[in-house]
Amino acid sequence: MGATRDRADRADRADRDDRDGAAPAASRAAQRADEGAVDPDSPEGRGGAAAVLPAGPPGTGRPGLDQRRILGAAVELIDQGGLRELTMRSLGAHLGVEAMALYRYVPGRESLLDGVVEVVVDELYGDPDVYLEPRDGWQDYLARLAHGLRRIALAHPEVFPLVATRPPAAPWVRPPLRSLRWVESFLQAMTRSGFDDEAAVGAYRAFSSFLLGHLLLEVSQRGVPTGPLEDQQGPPASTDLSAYPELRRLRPQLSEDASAVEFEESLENLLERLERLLPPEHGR
Amino acid sequence: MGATRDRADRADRADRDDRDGAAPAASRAAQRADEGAVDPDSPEGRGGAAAVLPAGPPGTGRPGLDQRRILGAAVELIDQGGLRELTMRSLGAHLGVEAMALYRYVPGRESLLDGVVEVVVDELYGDPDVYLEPRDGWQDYLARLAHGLRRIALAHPEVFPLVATRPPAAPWVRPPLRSLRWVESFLQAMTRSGFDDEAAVGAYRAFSSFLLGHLLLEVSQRGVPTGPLEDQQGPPASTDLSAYPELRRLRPQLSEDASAVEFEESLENLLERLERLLPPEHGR
DNA sequence: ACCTGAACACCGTTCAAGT
DNA sequence: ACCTGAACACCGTTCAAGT
Repeated sequence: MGATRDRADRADRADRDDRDGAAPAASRAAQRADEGAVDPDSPEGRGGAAAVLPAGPPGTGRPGLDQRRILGAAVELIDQGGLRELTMRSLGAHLGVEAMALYRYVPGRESLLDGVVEVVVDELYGDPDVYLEPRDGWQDYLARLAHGLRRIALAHPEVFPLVATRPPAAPWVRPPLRSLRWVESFLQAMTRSGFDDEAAVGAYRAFSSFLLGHLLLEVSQRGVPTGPLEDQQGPPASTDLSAYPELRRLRPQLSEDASAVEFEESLENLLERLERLLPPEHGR
Repeated sequence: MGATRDRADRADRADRDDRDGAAPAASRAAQRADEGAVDPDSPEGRGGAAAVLPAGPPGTGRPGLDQRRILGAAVELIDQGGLRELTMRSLGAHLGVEAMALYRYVPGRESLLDGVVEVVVDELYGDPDVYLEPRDGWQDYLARLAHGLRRIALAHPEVFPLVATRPPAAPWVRPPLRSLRWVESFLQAMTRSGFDDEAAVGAYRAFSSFLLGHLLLEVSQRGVPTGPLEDQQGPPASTDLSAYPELRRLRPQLSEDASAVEFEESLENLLERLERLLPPEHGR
């Protein structure tokens, strides 16, 4: 059970990230993209933003417009002000350009949002804790993947609903993984570990559903009125719970943010459940 | 284990609903609302659309504008054409009125969407399979709740992303339940069954996360290109999977829609997991 | 090759005016 | 009391024109 200890370590790291503001996380992401951490020469370039968006002209120095720069700015704007603030015009202004200039690099707002989702999910490639071949067994690999996606969700809480709800391009790329390469990597890890086809696919589905539910819930919990220490004037000013005795009684527990430990526990439970799908000779 | 049989029966029913078009489901929902199935005189009227939206004038016969009629029409429009099609102007036109007339009954588009979410989730009150007091134990109750929500999600696939992602009003109403009354009912069922406070709250969180993940995934799977039997011209025309051998090999399994049985299995697993939270004297 | 001005169709929303 | 016309500010998007 050495893998369990590792998972706990990574949980700690995720918790530290919890208290990051969105801004530093965003700039860290932008930095990664600038460093080319997105691994440009991977299988056919598919999986990069170029898969969704047409190619756009090659990079022309720094201040020149650029598809990567546009998508990065879009992520920044959403991180700061939510999806509502992201407008073709505001995005142009943010880049020192008129809105119409963007249409040279992006077919329209919808594709822009697809690109935003792709860029954010692709941050997984830049996560050194995730982006290495499955070594210490599938459980360790899945746990690293899950924590990586959780860090992304917490770093971009305003983007994650997009990651969760944009209609997937095909039935075999499900949110929140949403990447052919990661799905391939996931399936390889499972089949190589002894899962048969059906079990591998089932594991992929269970994993996706677990992450989607947990992360969306966690992200939606942030930004709710009774947050840290906002306007504390008069009585809690919250809704009248007099008709709901159980709710009123359990309100403190319900308001607690237990998402971090719950994530660990549910993940652990999922991994145990998946282990039971292994044919007997592969038990660890 | 008698409850397991009941759950399987309800699963059959959900499967029948699976193949409904969106339109009949929508009209069935509207019918329910017209019949006043939303239970008007419940604790303080809270939980009804009036909780989110200001009261609006009392009902004035049929063709007169009305908050309930507006929300129902909005749900219909989203069911038919997706969120994009729902516009204050199109909604007005659908009701035979100019857009500006709506502002007498609805503060704005955002509140309208809140009301849409509320109306759809409140269909649970009209589901005779769900809306009865916990009788046959908490497992049966939770299973009925889960299946009821699944039916709602499948009946309104275009609305469900809203149910999943609209920021909740308080930390103790989580998607997809989103209703003080149902949360109260949930917590009562659990504590009365012997769960202590912490376990009841944990169960509520696990239940929410499970439903959110599963239903959102299932709903997003619908409306994906490789659906039933759309334009079948030339080769599958799908993305080039040559660089992803495992994906290509498992594509048939990945495209299968196993959501119904997976829902049952995961639900079963969740219930078993929750049972372990019971103090020993309450084991069934 | 790259960006912009001007324009179009369409939004949400306000408010004085109609009946 | 209830609805509408007209208007405003702001969208996404197109395209001919500028440099």
